[in-house]
Amino acid sequence: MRVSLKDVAAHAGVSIKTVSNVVNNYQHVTPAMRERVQQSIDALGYRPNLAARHLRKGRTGIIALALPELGNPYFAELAAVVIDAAAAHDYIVLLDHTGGRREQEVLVSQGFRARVIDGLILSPIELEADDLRDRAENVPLVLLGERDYDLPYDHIAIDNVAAARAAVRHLIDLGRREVAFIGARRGHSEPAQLRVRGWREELSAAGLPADDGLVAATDGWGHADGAAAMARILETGRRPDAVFAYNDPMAIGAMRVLHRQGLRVPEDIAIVGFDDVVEGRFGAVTLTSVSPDKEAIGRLAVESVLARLGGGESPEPRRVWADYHLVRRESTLGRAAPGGDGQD
Amino acid sequence: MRVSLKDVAAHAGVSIKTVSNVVNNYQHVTPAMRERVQQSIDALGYRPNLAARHLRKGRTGIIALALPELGNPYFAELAAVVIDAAAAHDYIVLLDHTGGRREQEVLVSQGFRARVIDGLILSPIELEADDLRDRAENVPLVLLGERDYDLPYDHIAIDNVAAARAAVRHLIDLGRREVAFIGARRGHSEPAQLRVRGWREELSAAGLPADDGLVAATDGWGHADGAAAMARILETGRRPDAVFAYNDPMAIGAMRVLHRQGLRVPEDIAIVGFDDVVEGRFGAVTLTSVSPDKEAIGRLAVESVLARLGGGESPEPRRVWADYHLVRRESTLGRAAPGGDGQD
DNA sequence: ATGAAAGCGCTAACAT
DNA sequence: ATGTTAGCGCTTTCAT
Repeated sequence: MRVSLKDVAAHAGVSIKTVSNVVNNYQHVTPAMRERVQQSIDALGYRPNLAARHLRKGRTGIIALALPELGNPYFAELAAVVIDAAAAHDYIVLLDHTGGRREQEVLVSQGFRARVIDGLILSPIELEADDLRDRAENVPLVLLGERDYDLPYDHIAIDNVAAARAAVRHLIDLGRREVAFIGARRGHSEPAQLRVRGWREELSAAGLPADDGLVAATDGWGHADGAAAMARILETGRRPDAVFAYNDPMAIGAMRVLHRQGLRVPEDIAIVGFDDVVEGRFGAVTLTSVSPDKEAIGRLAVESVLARLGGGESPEPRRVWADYHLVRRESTLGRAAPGGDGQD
Repeated sequence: MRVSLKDVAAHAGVSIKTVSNVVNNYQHVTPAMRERVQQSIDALGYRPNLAARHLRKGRTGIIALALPELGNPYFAELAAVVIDAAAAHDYIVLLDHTGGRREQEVLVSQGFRARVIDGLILSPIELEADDLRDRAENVPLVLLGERDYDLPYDHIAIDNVAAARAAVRHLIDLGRREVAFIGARRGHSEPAQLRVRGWREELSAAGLPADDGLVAATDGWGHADGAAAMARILETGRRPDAVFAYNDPMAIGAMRVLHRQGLRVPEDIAIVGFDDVVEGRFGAVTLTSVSPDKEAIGRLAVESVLARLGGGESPEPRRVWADYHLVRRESTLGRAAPGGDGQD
């Protein structure tokens, strides 16, 4: 069987409490005693039983991270950041994915998928504010991403409207006059709404068209969805001179279709993506993209969750804005772009 | 505070045991009683405390998955499969990453990163057999991936030597005569050894060169490493007519360099990757790749771990071979390849 | 500075 | 079919 505190206490000829004191680095232990107990611990190979500790303290040392899908490299990279940030606080990460489906997101938010956690970081897509309003679960919840909720939860995100405007502004500055948007999502909810809004605002401000014929809705947010959306726009006979995509995989899927149809990027059509995934730096044409500060987002999310475990006074729910910047590459600048070997 | 069994029992006017019986779907409970207790459960919003259950039963319902890096889409996609496979057995997944560094892999295998788990699935890169030989930890361990260990643990993998041979065979069949290998890893350990061996065997069998000048070692396995390796080979003045890369990101990085240098794929140099990540289907030139059956690998890994929790007789350690196949695309076949819109 | 004992919430053995 | 109780291993008062 496993070695328990009791076994160590018997072996060292002291009480359970003393062993516990040593294990937990309690202050008032004489060096001699500490030494003696440590020897028994080593001799028996004692390892604390976390389940017992958790039961006693009401903490598990686990936070859950629920993302739409790992297949999207943005989320995979974000997960890596969260794992490291959590580890810095001696926390480990339970990972779940929702497929961006409302039903799964509700289940996760209510704690039905994982009930052993101290806190939850959730990046929702279809989830509605009402789904969270009557949340019975009392583990702290931190929201991530571009949905805009008016709810008493911490929310970490970049300013998606401003970021989208910056992307479109870049295209306009390059002389583009007809900018399509790829990736408005089909269905009731509208996860891409902030980016669509930014796109529309910037075009309108410049006196350029932002009609529905320039917006392609999709079912998902993968390469194939971007390719299909691009193909659909071209089928209508419309020939925009630029495309702003909801994310990088969609932008890359769109570039594939343009390439097949003999259209040149950026000469015929310039493209901007969103998320700055590694893949975008290594295509035949590297991808200009909005680059959110993933590092900060993941770190802030972890810190926000853990801050609410303090017990006492919960701070006011905060909206935290993470940084972002636009990385200019060949899909808008052509071969004049820097970083030709993907090393930017 | 949280609602406990005791609270529910008091509310329903029954004993703790009866509530427990209802919660655990115990057989011998009258429908009337079940109904009554369930009402109290709902009324109070009772949720079982897993820490307590864990302490009592010695099970957590959590398995850990430790991967080299999430940034590699192969591993991200595999993680998704494992999460789903675990969910099918009411298990949830704790995710960790090792960076492929031996030190981290040892820590994980010894359970120092997460001690609340029922089982562990580990995909090692630098880990040596000796590191596992004196493993004190007693939670079941299942190994994943291409290293070849002679150890009493279940190991799920595809036949990497045969898969590499099939990839090189394909290149030879297309008339290529000088096939480079990109991605042999620097350092003591040799995680790519099986793929290098397959490459060497197939070339030798065909009477073609397989000298060291055709092998490019790298420090990592990302796009940038593949690009750097390709650039280094070209700098030597050597002009292979084909490249077999350790994985898809490296292959894509290599293609970027060839493109920059004005070399055409596949006309001048054909390329085969490994892992069949989504990204490979959407480049300007789609990537021929060895496609392991990720679905099977993830599912088998979960089933293997859980099979060892049965308690009683542990089955003999097994080597399980998952399926794979070679997907032929433009990077070897040119524009004649099928699936021009990435939909294969 | 160290010891004794209660109890976290649950399950399982035993009793009724 | 339901109730009683011990105890999983630990932390935490409260004593000494």
